[in-house]
Amino acid sequence: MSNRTHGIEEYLEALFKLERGDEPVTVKHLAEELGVAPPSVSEMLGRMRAAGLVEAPGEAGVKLTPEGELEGARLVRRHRLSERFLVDYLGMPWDEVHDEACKFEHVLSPEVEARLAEQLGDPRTCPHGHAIPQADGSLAEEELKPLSSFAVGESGVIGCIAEESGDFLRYLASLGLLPDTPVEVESVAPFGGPVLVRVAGSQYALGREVAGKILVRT
Amino acid sequence: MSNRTHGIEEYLEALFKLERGDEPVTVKHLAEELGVAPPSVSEMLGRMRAAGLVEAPGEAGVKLTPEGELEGARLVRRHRLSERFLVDYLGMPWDEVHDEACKFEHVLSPEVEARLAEQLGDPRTCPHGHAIPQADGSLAEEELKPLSSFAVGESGVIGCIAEESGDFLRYLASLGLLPDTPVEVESVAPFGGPVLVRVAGSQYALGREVAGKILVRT
DNA sequence: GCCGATAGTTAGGGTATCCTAATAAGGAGC
DNA sequence: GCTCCTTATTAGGATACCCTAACTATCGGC
Repeated sequence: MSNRTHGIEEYLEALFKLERGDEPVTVKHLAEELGVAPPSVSEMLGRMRAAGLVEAPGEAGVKLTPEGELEGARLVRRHRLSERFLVDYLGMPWDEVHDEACKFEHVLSPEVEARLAEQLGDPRTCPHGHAIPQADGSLAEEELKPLSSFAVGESGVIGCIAEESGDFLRYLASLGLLPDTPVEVESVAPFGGPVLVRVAGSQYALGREVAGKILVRT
Repeated sequence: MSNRTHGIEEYLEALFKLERGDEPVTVKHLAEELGVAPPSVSEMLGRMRAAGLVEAPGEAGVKLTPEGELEGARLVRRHRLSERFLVDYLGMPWDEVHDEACKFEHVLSPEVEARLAEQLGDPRTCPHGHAIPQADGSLAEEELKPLSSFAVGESGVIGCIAEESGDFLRYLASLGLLPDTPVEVESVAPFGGPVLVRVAGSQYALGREVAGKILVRT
């Protein structure tokens, strides 16, 4: 009965990630995340409800069942392990691995997943700093604040980058804004203007959009 | 226009392998190899002809175009590299890797393929002894004879195993009949009876079927 | 020179996924 | 309280696969 098609897996993963955001998950969000039209999402959610992966429609937006939750976590785990593999073993640049890992996550059997994790030394995070769920689906949530919310003088260490686009990641890397790097906000322009940050002795002005994607540990 | 669906890739790979056999490739062979019904094959071949991957129907059975040939070779390359990776890096047993690799071959981008090959030291063969096509699609053909065709007293070194079933591979491994192992035929029973072989000091009786799947370098 | 076996194709359906266009249902502003 | 905007769903259709059943065509044997 385990009908996990490729399509269903993509929805499971997207749902798992969106549910960890602040807002309730809507059909529209999902459609955008997956790059499909809203009716396609409605239809698929119907199938997933029938399969016991998504809760019956209620108040708080679309929600995975515990079973769906576990499968979503496993998919995210496989995705992030794959990213680590691509960077650590194959030496690929961190800005190229997301799309590759999107394909890998669907073909790793539990056995391969386990061996890969072991071989990589059971990494805790992906190359972009996101925590890797454990094999049992549990995910260590960390307290992170977007750099855009920092006051002048506040500082911290970059935790993760909440954006996958290669261009964006290359830009950050060119400024040295990588996970585990200390940053300090030196000034904040008013009216949504740029944020001035100090990184490894250099100073850069970042747009609010950009700063919002940089999540920092304080 | 590069519409290489998952389905098309499976057909390309199967065709590439069947074309290297002795007989002209028929719709029926393909259907058996892929585990689908003959009409499904006819239909797909129509699509592949439209895409310029398969030659227009002619005398000598189904044939790939040069383009299809190249893509088939690349797929086989990715499959066999994946097998090597699963055995060499992840330490999986050789009898389990075929099915896993069937999934991997569809998700390796040219870049990942290249890095993987390099990281593995550009292996020449898969764990079952089959040659790995080069990145340009060329494949070093080796002169191999099935063990079943050997006369009494003839000997050689196992080249490859022409069968992927886990049970079969486990059986061979239990006898030490692995690629690069020297073997000698000590007697051949008449009327399709067993073949007596000597391997590393031990003697085993193999059915003709089994011996036919063991291809030997002389 | 016809007859049955075999191989291939046509016809007619089914499922999973996608789409666009049209409709329904909810809430925000006047 | 009505209107409009947003969101979700329904309706209708497309595509890439798969299937079974029925038909055609070819080829060896007598």
